[in-house]
Amino acid sequence: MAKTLDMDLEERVNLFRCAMGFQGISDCELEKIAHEASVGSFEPGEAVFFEEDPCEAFCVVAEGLVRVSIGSSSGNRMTYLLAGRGEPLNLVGPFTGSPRLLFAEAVSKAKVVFVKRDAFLSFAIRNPQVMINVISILGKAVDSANGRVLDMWEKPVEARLLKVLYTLYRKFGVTLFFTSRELAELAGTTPESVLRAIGRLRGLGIVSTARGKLVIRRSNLLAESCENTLWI
Amino acid sequence: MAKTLDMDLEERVNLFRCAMGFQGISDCELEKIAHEASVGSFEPGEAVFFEEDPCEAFCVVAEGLVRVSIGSSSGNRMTYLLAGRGEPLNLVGPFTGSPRLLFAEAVSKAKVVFVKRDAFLSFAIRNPQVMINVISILGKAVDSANGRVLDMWEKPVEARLLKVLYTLYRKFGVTLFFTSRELAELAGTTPESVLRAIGRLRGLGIVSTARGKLVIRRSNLLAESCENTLWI
DNA sequence: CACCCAACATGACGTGCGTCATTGACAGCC
DNA sequence: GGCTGTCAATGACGCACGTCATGTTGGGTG
Repeated sequence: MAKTLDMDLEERVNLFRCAMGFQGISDCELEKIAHEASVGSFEPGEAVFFEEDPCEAFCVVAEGLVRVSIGSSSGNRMTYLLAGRGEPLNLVGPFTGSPRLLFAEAVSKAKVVFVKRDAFLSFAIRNPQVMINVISILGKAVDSANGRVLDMWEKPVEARLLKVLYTLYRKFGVTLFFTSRELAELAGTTPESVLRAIGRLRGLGIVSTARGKLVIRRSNLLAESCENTLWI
Repeated sequence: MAKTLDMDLEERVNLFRCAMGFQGISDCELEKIAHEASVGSFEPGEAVFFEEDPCEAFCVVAEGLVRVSIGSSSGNRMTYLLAGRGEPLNLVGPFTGSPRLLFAEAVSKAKVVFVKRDAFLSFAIRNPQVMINVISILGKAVDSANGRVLDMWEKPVEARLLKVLYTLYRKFGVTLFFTSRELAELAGTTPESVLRAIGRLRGLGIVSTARGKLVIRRSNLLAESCENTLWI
């Protein structure tokens, strides 16, 4: 971690109030957990945690964007989660303590809030609603992952890319700052195939591109071609 | 459901005692939940619940085998879970109540134990350990699904099939009663490709086959070619 | 027994896309 | 300014595998 820095208690409470998984928790409890939290700052490309790391703290993104990915033995990486403000990086680890095969790194300059495992655990047990929320979120993650398996099975690259673009559009708006490599790691394909597909979409006037940047021109066409979005 | 039938309270307690997700629960609590449970019997091919069904009860398999699968709009089905005795069919539904895109059907003659949603929910809130267990199981399910996405991405059909066979071997032993179609729905491919791959494995003396049946001859070779198993 | 359907088995064909290679453009850096 | 590394873009090639088609076998049913 680059450096530990201060963050107003008030500000931390605000973060937890809007954080995913903390709906329905009383202000009093939010303050307690915010009191236990510490904050870290990360430069682009810097790792927040590594695969095989035992989980020692619950992590929520306060600022910036953090990418959580899973790698294979043959060197491919698949992006599992793009976490922005209020999104937790590890929902399971704090409960089990055991490592997951996930790797988290800052995409942009990011601030991450940490709550030590035992503090988070006793907070969760005091507030069963937190655990119910976590279970609900994990359910969505399982469904999304199963959907991705089906997509890899039967959908051609272009359809998978459309779904990725539609998902990113819903999350970040019309201007997307992703390289072909990053899109490939979301769609489960190669940068070349992404570029070819984007070339076709550009020909149809659906997107326009620049170095490291992609602008959605016809979001309605994306929506039509996707029955659902990914959960990332 | 074919018919509701009786099951000894003692027997139900025994089921819950060894059921996945119920580790660390006191006998007293196990008895309470067993008291609330009812039992259904299902013929091979009969549905336990449908996709889009709102979840009304927590379900555990008591006897037989139940297949949980997810289907795509183009008609493909992927097997998500093969649940035997003590394995729950729906871990998320009882907490959220909302439907998941899952379909459950008996493979062999099966008995399934049901606990109504509200009874299960209050049981879980009384016993936070249950929720922690559920979160831990869901974590494994997410990891497994992510691993399957990676496998679909970069592994050829034969490697995926080997992983399926190894997983089934670990769960059911050397003699497997599955058709090529069922294996295809586990490996994410077509029955033809499964048959071709099995043909090669038979040539190598790794498996031998008969109609609807497959025997693992060299399980050590399977183990060597797989670094991990699926979670199904 | 005859009949039928499901599963097994195998060949032929076409193609999507992964791999490799080349070129050009833009950004950062000394 | 020139150098270097990363990304975009596109062509050529090959193969894994999905699709279709055909024939065989085994099990269940009346």
